[in-house]
Amino acid sequence: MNIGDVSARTGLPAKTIRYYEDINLIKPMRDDNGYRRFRDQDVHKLNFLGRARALGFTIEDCRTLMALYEDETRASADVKRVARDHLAQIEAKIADLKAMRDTLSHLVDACAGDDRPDCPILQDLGGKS
Amino acid sequence: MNIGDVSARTGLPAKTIRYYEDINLIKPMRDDNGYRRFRDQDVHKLNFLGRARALGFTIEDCRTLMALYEDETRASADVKRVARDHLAQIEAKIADLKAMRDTLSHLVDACAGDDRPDCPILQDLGGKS
DNA sequence: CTTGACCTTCCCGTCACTGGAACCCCCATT
DNA sequence: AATGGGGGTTCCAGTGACGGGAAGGTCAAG
Repeated sequence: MNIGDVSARTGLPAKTIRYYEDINLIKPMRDDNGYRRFRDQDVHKLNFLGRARALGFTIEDCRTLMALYEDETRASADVKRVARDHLAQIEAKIADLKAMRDTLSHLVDACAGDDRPDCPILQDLGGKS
Repeated sequence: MNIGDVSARTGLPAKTIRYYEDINLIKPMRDDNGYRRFRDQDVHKLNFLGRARALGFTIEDCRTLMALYEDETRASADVKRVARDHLAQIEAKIADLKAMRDTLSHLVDACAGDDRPDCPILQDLGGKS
């Protein structure tokens, strides 16, 4: 399979697939003409990577998870730790965003949104005292 | 005031303050020795920027909001639109993260986390069929 | 006079790609 | 045989919002 087919199958842009090869996440073969030739195992890896990225794992996490995936002697505790740490980051991020949202939605609600200049949003940003 | 004092007062790193000058968000004076000299109005702007950034506004949004802040003839509707759009982005981001969190927390709960290799997290990432 | 804290500019690195240029390859049509 | 178009390739630059660190100038204190 050429990169275009793989892109269609995995949903990953060709650019992304080349990038993943660049950083040694995958190692596709090469045809005589220099084209990348992907085997089923490469496609499988790319699907794995796509799903892990969709769950927000960093590339380095993906590298770790892939290594564990391919290591038959892994301990599930190692996988769980990576996932739990990432989950904690996501929870923290959600909390940050919720705090922003709460403040912002109060301000937006308080703003008349007409053609007059008075604006509680700017008052708040300006120090509101 | 020199940059160090301003950094202490605003809580912004000196690097960030220099960066904001670089991209023309602030225009501090210069002393004869080349040091930046900050007036109260600069500090006020930096506090404004710090608060806007803390609410997650992009630098370009901050530039827009600053311009509106300084425009006495602004319409609050313009401010409100910027804030409402940003709020929508935050809501979207929260929704994305919640979806990740839900999937991930299920997987983490399902994983034994012991020294055996069986792991529902990797099964899911690998296509789980 | 020297030390050390502060300031300056400049350049590279972050993260995970994306866009674009310049070029090669293969198949089909004229 | 030439041409056109749709693949593919590499390499370089840019994204956002800074942070790290080098190399060097400035200033007050001891």
